[in-house]
Amino acid sequence: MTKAGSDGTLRRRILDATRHLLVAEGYTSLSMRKIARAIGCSPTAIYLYFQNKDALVHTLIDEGFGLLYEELREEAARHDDPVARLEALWRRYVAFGLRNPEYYEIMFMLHPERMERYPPEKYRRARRGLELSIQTLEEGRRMGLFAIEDPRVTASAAWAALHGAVALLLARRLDVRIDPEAFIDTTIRTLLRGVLAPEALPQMAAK
Amino acid sequence: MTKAGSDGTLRRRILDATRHLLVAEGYTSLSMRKIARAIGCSPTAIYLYFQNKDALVHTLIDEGFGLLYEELREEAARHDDPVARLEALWRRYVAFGLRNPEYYEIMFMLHPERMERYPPEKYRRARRGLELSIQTLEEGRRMGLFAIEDPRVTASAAWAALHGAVALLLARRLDVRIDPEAFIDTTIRTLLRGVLAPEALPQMAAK
DNA sequence: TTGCGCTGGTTAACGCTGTTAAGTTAAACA
DNA sequence: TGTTTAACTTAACAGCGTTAACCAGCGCAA
Repeated sequence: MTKAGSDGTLRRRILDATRHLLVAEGYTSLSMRKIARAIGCSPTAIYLYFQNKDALVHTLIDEGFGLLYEELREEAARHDDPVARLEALWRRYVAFGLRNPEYYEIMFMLHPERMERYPPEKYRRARRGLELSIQTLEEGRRMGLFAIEDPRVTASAAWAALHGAVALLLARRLDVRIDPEAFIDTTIRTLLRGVLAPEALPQMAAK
Repeated sequence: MTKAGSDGTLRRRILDATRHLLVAEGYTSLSMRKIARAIGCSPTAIYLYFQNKDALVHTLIDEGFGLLYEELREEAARHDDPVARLEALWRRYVAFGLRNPEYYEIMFMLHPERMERYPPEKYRRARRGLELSIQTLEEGRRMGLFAIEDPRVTASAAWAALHGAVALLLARRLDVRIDPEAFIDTTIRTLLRGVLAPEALPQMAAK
């Protein structure tokens, strides 16, 4: 008999069940016992495929980074103009976060002490998304479109800003009087104005 | 015999011990039993003064918001020029977060589902800090210094951006090749350029 | 055909968690 | 002196991540 009772390897079923539980009940209520119950195996069976709970979640984090990178890469390929590409990347990042709150939470919102266990080597993979922004900023700067110093620093600052916006929205801590769409728009337009060269600025304001 | 064995009410000693444990070991490892052990009482004694663990933490969150607001209010009073005041408020916010990571974590980084239990009425108090930014933006806009639409939305967007920066730094997820100071500086200068009116812009770049 | 070893699980247990119910001690007061 | 009450403790429940020990069934060599 092959691995796992019903369909697919038990490993795959564990990952699927974990993702579903994450969507349904959030990270804090995720437990090994619940996962096991959901797929009808004993809690300890999970340890045959994952070293511990962290390793299991890290595997899902990897999946999440893969999805995000694919979206960003596809978006980047669609725009030649660095300014348009940068804005598109930023909007896509926010959209991804809001569309995949469960992935986003484990990818970016886990507490520091937990995240330290995430292998640094995997961070490099996670940073590929940022590279797209860095390259775009670099390219635009050479064309005189952006007034920035270090593209890497600017890209990180912008990414952090977007993360703040997504985190605020996901936590539902935005003032109820504020329209989320207007909030996202203001965030992105402010950042864009912040990096655009003065001579490239009026063109954007006209939009 | 009065409340609490040694000095101060037991309630006060619980709060102090919790804050110290938070500093020393972080939120995730905080437990009622540890708090009790630290002050030499039984775990259940805490429930005489706080409804549950959440209520205990919420009390500390309140303390944190009080501290933050005091710092921001003092900072705001020091600057007449709206542009200088805005920048000072933003820098002070980041500095507070980095100087009080344990407060910051429970104030702004707890998971959504936990934060929902935080009474909405207390959020209003927490928002007082944001009001300082809103007023400054409003005032500066009347003087033609800021090119913004809704001060409330812009203030929220900027705050979210700063939160993203602080969260990134506290989680130590910033690329090691990037100097934290440069990162903060870029974040704040980008935001400032993003809200400044074009005619007020060169004045800043000269700084 | 018998018996060994491996694969893929299981059950039982440890020490931890937040929280509740019931019990206890000592002071305050009629 | 007897009773009430405030302040706290002990014992327990259910759930948590994780480990150690065990066991069923299969492939395969003797």
